[in-house]
Amino acid sequence: MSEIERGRGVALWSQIGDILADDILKGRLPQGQMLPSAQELATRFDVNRHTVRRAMATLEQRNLVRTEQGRGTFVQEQALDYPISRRTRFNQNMRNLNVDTDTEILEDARELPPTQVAEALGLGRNEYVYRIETMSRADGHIVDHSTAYFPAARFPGLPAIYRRTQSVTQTLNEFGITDYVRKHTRVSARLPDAHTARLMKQPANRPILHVQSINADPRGMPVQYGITRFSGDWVQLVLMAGD
Amino acid sequence: MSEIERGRGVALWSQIGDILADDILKGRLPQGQMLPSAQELATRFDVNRHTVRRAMATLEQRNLVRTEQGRGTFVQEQALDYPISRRTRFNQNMRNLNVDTDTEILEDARELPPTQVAEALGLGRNEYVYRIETMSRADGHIVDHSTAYFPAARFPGLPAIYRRTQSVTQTLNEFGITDYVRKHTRVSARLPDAHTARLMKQPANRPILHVQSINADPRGMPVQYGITRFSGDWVQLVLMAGD
DNA sequence: CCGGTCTGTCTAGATAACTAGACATTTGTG
DNA sequence: CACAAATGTCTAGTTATCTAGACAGACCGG
Repeated sequence: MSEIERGRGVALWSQIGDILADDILKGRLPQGQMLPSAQELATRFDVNRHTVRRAMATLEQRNLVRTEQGRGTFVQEQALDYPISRRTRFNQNMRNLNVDTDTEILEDARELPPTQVAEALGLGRNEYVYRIETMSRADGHIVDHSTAYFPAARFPGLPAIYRRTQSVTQTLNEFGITDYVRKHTRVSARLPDAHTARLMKQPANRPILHVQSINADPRGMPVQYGITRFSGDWVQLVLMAGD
Repeated sequence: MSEIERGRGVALWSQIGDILADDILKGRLPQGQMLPSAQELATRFDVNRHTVRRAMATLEQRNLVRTEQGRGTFVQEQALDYPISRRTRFNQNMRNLNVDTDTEILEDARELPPTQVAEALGLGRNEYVYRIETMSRADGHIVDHSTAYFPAARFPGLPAIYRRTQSVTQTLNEFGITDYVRKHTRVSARLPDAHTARLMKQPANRPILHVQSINADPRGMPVQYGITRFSGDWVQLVLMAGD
């Protein structure tokens, strides 16, 4: 059973609210079902009934439950308020991360000074980069949110081509790069920043898979640096041996 | 700039700590760089200096910053890159990184019916497996908590050997397996279960890297199925192209 | 070595979060 | 109707969090 912790910097009512919200959103508490009574939950979490009530208030606010005096509190049935996590598997070869997805371009590509990405792309101080932000869906569910950087000097006019082709492979191909390889990939588990959480419509306390990658041309020259943030609930990266 | 919010159920020091931790982990504050002074941060977040100090204390606890009296607070340099390739060996990885490893066997290996792992190891219903639970430290910090399964019929008496050698590579070697390769690796971001969180001494809301792997002998026969839970703060998986 | 700028450590008080208990109101059931 | 079980609403007191201020100790540059 889930536990709560005192003095951790998160109010008890907030922790209890999160646990119950999670139970509801993950489907462990079916729609329409009556929750345990406030007194019962207070006993279970070893907390005062008022604290439970405060948690309930937030759930009611979020339209996750509905309370009826004298009867009880019930899981609010809802069609499409929050995406219920159905836990799909999204198997994709690491090398093909950027292709074959239903992508939406969030921001028109901009030319920027290469601050932190300079090193990754092997660029000097005053060489500019293009940045492209995208978001991909599968089955209508948001799967990832990516930021890709390209050296602007080497690929003049890249954004227009990318907008037309919607594919990294295609775009690079038009610049004569018929092959490129994943130079390396860094994977870490993180909590999303506020911006990403909002974009991906997921709570700030649900982890994401944060993938940094560098693609290089056959001569080993980096051609793309990217950051992809996968929904931790929806995605499992599958790393195949060999390929 | 990131904002904090009062009365949201999360203590101000906790929110400030999260923001700064994020800045550090995402690289917006470069390693070794001095943070703004406590007074400066207090002004920026519109909060008392003591509140900032409390946030700093948690960052120091997590070893993300280092404070030096009279000088300032600095981003602690670290990043334990963990290379994963077809030939991944934990002990060797760590030796290459020049850190003090220390693996502790949590549970004496047991012979178990192969419930969920049967398929992964290509076993039938009534073939037993050994399970070994370990926890590894590097430089005194908990790095991972692993569960490894081996087919018992093929490796009789394996636990004793493992206990002596403390190394998967060595142990398999004594059974005549001089080489093995990573057949596949699954990586996902998760919140730790209660047991893992307690073992790894990390809060339940800090994500971990959950890695499932299968190692196979040169003929492709699975010899080990493992689940490794890496501390998200300390470990970055680095996937190498090629090998 | 002196003054400015940091962190470290106290004390005291204000505000938010939590507890404890009492009692009212609504609902379903025997 | 009487009763049990639920939510709703008070009051009062405790604990955690945050604020305010003062001062000590370490560091650095002039």
